[in-house]
Amino acid sequence: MDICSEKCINEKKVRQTLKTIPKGDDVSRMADIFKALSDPTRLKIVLALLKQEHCVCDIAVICNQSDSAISHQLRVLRTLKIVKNRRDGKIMYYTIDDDHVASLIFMSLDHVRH
Amino acid sequence: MDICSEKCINEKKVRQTLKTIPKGDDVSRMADIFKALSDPTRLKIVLALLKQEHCVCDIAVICNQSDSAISHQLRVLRTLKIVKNRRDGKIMYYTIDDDHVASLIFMSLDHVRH
DNA sequence: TTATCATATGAACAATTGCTCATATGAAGA
DNA sequence: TCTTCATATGAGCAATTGTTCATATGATAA
Repeated sequence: MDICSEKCINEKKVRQTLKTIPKGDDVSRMADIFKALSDPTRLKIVLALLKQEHCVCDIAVICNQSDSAISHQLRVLRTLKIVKNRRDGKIMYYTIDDDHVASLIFMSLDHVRH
Repeated sequence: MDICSEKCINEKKVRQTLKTIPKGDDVSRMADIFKALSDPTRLKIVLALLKQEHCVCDIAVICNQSDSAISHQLRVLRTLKIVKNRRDGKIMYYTIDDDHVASLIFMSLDHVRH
């Protein structure tokens, strides 16, 4: 952790702070969850599934998007283990698969509403 | 709320869920906070400032990025009122300006660590 | 089997993003 | 004043993103 001190840098504070920051791998996984919720369509999908289970075409109506667009986004959320699915004949039902997501969403709602 | 029922759509469930989803404006502002934290560099900046106040070039060292890159990202965070700054001579000190951000971050850390 | 329906997937594309580089600004010191 | 330093900003760009469209898959029914 070799810090050049020819510049204006406060070495001590930098070192203190570096000690408290999670490892790069953790940081990027934290960023991934936030990224999952950073798109309005994906956020709406998660908001809908927090209410109840839905099939792909219901979600498409709720989000006012094509079935294909929703299917692509559901794959993103599935990969991140934020949602899971079960098949019932031709229909795929999706539900939330992550307990922390609800807390994140309620907190951000709180933020938006001051 | 005119829902076409020629398709496989479960109208009742769709209507129920639509009632619970925040208005479009709120959804997009929620998405904006998540987007702010969805980039590893910005997330590291916020993590650093949660520990203590820092100047731009200290943050650059902490994030292992150029001063310019950090300055650009700080502007994004400033615009979203996530951070604020104070000038001390030539040096700009940045701090967190949003109480909810800490909760969001701790929750996502919790998520990452199961 | 064949047809149809619900969903998934790949290619293509425009739009957005995060960085670099060059330059501008604003403060302190000579 | 002029120079230097810390930061800010605009242009340019490669990389990424979210969608559409066409096609594939997998299940049901005829």
